[in-house]
Amino acid sequence: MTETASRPTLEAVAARAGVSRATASRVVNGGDGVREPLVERVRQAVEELGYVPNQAARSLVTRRHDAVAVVIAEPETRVFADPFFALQLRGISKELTAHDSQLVLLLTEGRDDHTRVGRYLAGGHVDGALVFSLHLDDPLPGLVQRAGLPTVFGGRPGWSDGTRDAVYVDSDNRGGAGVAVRHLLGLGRTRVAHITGALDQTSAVDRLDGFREAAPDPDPRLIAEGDFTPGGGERAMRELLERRPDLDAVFAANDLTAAGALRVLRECGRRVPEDVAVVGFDDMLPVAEQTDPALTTVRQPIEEMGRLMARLLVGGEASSVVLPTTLVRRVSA
Amino acid sequence: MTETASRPTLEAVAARAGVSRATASRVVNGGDGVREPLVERVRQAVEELGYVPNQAARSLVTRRHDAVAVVIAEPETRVFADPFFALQLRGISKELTAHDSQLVLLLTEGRDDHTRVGRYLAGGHVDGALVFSLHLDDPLPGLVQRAGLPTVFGGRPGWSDGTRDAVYVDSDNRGGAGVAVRHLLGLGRTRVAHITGALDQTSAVDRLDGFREAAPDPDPRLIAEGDFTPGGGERAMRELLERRPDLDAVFAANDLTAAGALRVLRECGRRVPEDVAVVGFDDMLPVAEQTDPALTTVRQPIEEMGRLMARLLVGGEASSVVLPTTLVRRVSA
DNA sequence: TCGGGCTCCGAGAGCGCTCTCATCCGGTGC
DNA sequence: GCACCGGATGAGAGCGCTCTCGGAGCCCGA
Repeated sequence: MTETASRPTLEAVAARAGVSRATASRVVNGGDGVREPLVERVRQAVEELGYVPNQAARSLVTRRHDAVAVVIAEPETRVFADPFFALQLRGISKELTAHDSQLVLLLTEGRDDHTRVGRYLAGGHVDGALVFSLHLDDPLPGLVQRAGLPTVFGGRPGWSDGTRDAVYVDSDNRGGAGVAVRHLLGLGRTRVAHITGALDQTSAVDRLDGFREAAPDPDPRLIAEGDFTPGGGERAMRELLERRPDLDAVFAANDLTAAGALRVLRECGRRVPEDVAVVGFDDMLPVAEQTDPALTTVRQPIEEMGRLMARLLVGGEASSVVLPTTLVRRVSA
Repeated sequence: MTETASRPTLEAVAARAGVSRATASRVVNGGDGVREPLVERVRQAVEELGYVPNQAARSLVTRRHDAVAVVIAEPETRVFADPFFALQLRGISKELTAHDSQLVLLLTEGRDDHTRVGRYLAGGHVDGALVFSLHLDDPLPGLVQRAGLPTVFGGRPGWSDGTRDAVYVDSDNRGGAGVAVRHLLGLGRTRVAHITGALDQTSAVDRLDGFREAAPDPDPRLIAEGDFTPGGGERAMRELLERRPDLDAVFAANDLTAAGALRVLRECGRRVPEDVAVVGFDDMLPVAEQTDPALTTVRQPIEEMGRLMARLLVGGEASSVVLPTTLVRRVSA
């Protein structure tokens, strides 16, 4: 799988255009300070020979790579069950493309992969890293920071070693949760329950905090732990119905969880939204629009988050951003 | 976003170990032909200095990159609505990791992106390419082949210019469709309908062919065009019910389509599977297991396909592979 | 006419690595 | 004891590019 065809070099282009390698290089890199006739000759030579610069040689001297790593820690299969990352990737890709940067994807599973990723990042292949750190105790953030690369995190990283001043992009999980709860209160509900996400992730913790802050009834029996999956939503919903059969609203940590909850509610004969109002989180379209009834949910701008992460990284910004969320009203609440 | 910290070079390692650069290089690359005491000294120097080889310099001379491009043509948003690519990526990533290769992700949207991708591939950044060509008229396959890179396609590419002898990995769409239809026949159904996928994709065409081959009733009114989305499934299902209200089974081109169809069937008061049996395709777990009733479907080994693509590419194999599908029986048929 | 400042171009030195080749060494066979 | 051989090591030549720097040419004012 070695490259065979020997590509034309700058030298060849220069020769054909009758100029020096230096001039050819200048033209290839924008052509400033080269007079028009020469520019034209070089351009033509490039065209004729089908010259494409050798990136390795270029990187060797410029120490730039025009590439950033996207690190996705993915211990569970779950990650791919929702299109969350895919959407973020898309945003990232768009932004990087606009900056002529490439996207190197590093998926990790398990601890040994971490050292591999650490080595790669330290190896100077990329100009920066975008890291999705899913878990509170994840060693990845620390590892990456130690590699000394500019880094932007997707979602607030947990407070492990040295990530305190990390740059990250997150959505306003806490605020969004508050909006969801207040919306339910506005509908006259008073016994609002919450199904959490996987609590080893900051997003789940923040949403829980937001819920607690806004919830009218602090009864801990109104909170059940989920894991961001439909199955988890089902289990938690059953638990809640058993503990507090009088509940009249549920705020689920994400749309998939809400979908599970809806199924259980229907199964138990509770009408949505009449008996129990349900609000999700994410506004994952293929999910939220397809549930029965269609899901009222807190939208976070997922693709935009990806785009922003990339922009912060290549722009060399130094501050985190928390994007606002909005409530999308459908039928379920 | 330029890299600042100046990393130690091989030269430095050699100096510290008291050997020549050549010997240091030998040790770093496996240590063959170097006597034990020296190997040890070099290893230690590497350790102490935290030396990591500069990949750009290495590529410059070896002309290898230990990286492959994954090209995903994604004109529609749809692609990310199902976890199909995510799963394939996962398989690819695993295999590449095992071969110490990196994964460079190129997402394209629209025609201008194609030239960008073509340039990149021709630019000699990667050792090969894995290409997902979604559409029959896609210029991408031809473009890639012209770049002269070893390439493996995900899914049978359409017969455009020069892709006739392309290497690809696909699942047995035609055969799988046949199995689905025969399963329905085995249940005593005689008026089996089909909702196709987006017919500009070979997978949809092949499934349709398989259906036609096995279907008991060749009435064209039993075939409605979908687009692999739940919405498309709904539309097509309504169409079918109107045209042939007597239908007693539906084979949907994928699980998402089936999910849409199920919704319409329920809405129209048809019981599944009693009145109408439904079979999907993919065995996309979060979808197939969560439908009501749970979906009987044709499973294709998605992650395995990704893995295999990567293996064919790095292994330099020359032949395409079509993986078998299996029927997964649940409730809907 | 001449010097000074400009702009434009080319020569050449590296970036950090690999790999060929010459060198050197100890051991062997005669 | 000597030529020989083979394995271990080092010297050095690039890989293809960028970028500094000096020189060449030009236009201007004096």
